[in-house]
Amino acid sequence: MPDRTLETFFAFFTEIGIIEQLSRALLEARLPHGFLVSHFSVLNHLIRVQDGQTPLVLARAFQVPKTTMTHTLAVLEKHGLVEMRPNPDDKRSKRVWITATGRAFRDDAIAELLPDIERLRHRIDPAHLAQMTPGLEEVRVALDRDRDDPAR
Amino acid sequence: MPDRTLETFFAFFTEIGIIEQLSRALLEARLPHGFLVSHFSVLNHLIRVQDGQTPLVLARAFQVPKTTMTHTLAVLEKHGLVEMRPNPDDKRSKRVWITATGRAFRDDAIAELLPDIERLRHRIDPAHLAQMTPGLEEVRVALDRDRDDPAR
DNA sequence: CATATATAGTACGATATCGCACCAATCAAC
DNA sequence: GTTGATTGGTGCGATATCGTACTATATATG
Repeated sequence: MPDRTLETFFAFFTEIGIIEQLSRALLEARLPHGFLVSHFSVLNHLIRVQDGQTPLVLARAFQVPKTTMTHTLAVLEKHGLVEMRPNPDDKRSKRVWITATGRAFRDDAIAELLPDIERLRHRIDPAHLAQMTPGLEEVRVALDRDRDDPAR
Repeated sequence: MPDRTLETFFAFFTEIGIIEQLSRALLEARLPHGFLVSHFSVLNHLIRVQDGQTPLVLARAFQVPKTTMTHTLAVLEKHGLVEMRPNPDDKRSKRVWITATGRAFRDDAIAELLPDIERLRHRIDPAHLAQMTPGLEEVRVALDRDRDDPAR
């Protein structure tokens, strides 16, 4: 491996980690008291990707143990933000559906972020972000594929 | 605010969040059993930025409550990876120093990542990462400044 | 179809993270 | 200097996250 490859990867992921921490704090500050980014993220995923998925599929998507997802979904269900229905194709499993309340919760959270975005757009050029996003997408897809099949 | 600004920010930070989850899982899998990325990150920060900082400064750097940092540092100290010494300038506070063992722990963890990097460099062009990193740095710095002084 | 193995989900205990309340030291105002 | 407000750190209880072990169902093998 060329000498600088490790440093290159490490520097990249260090920046990713710090930005994630800072942006997570921004979002969490806007969520209703008691809710965490983990709750929001699951709702967002159910909308962004697809609802009706099983808890295990969600756990894999978020790289968390299935016990963690069981717990997160239980909280969301307790608040009526998702519905768990039996999976007719497999009696062991369930399917997770986002409710109208859940959609509203997610949309409200995003709306609450508007003042932050309004402030940040003076410091960070949106065009700059838009320019970087496809590159990040490629990295995300590559990491996803690597996780699914580390051998290849 | 132009219509697409919110979407642009949201898409960017969504990718950041997913990449962070995936890379965190890669690192955590290589850490000695029982250690988490939070432990590694503090050690890395003490080396990357500077050691001898106070727990509160570290807590702010990581955007975590000071109680969390107290706990993390206690674990690191219990394992001899950091040393807490009184701060002569302020008798309320302490200063955190990384030990030789702590440096070795961090270096070992990075070395353990080499097989992952070797695998990933076939999926992700290091030059591509290197090209994006300065842009990410700018975003990180902007978020940092915003946190320190949201008004300006 | 009987049995072995694999998979989906949960129960439970351990550690991590967090918010609140508190103490000690420092700083600010006078 | 005295007093009030602020700051650095910790104790404690609540929730989050995680690993291990378990049950129920599904799949594979003969």
